[in-house]
Amino acid sequence: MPHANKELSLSVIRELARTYQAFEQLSAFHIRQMDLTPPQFDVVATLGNTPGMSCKELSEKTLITKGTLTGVIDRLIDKGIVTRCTLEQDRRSVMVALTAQGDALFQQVFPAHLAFMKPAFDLLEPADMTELCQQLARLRAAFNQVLEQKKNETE
Amino acid sequence: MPHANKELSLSVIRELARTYQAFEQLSAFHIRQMDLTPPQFDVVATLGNTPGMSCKELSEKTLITKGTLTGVIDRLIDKGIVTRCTLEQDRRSVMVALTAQGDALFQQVFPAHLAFMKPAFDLLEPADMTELCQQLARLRAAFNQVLEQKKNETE
DNA sequence: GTTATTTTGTACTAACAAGAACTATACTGA
DNA sequence: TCAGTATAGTTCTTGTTAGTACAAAATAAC
Repeated sequence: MPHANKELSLSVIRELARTYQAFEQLSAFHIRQMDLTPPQFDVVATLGNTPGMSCKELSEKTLITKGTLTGVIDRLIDKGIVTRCTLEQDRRSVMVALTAQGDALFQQVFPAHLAFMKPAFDLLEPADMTELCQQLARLRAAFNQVLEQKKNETE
Repeated sequence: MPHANKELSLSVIRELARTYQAFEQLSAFHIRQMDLTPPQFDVVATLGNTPGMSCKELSEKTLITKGTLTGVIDRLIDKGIVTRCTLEQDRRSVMVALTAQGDALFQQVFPAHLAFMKPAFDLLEPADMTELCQQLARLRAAFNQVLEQKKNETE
């Protein structure tokens, strides 16, 4: 097992945070121009080209906690972008889906957002991006592994 | 200039977001046990071992916007961890610094947090971490460059 | 030397975030 | 069957976030 260098660990944390924030800033800049918030865009993008899904499923895909999701969906309903309908087979569940207007919005804003972000990725080599994905996946696995372990210790 | 692959770009975004969230979860899990919130910890860690600094400087180092910082500092003052005092030479500025109690807290929680996170980094090779930092820096530079460009186009 | 501009921080709003408590529904095992 | 448990969503609280508008102070311009 490698011996972790304190400075190096801090560098990784710093770079990860700053890079993520830079992405958020760039992404949010465009999303706001489309009169959506980042979580709202996330929901619309996740529901796009699907018949709809439960809050639970939506929460897992968007990483938005269920409590927050209630409010985000409320606001999207106010805008006429999504609908809620209860399922017959399990009346605890709620099916959330895009309205016709929401689908039209998705067809417009999703490609637009990809096109907006594209210039940033054009600055990078595909091989580097593949490498980066693998490194990030490893780091994420390490975080998740330690989190599980710590949670179990606490119980 | 390389030709960006749509799928690859989406993978990078997804990995970046998920890895950052995994880090946040692990980090926040410990920070909450110490009766702080992540931004509050960030401020305490930044002020530690310094004579204090202005809100502006603190904002730049923590990446917390100045509007948010006002509230975070208010709550830290309520807890007796930091103080605000106006500078004589520039009365627009406010100097924020740790109190004696705040410094004691810093001396305790900062090493504790590093120790808490260490096992995750022990799972990685130092060479990989160095590589990752470089890749992230490149990606961040690309995001920032495009953001500046888009902002100028909008004006 | 007064006016114009910039800088620094705060006040306010709408939205998001995590967690805990709560309601309603569904499942499970004796 | 029915008590106990688990699951799905909502509600509530506290705190963070970005953005805008604002007040006070400092700097620049003339």
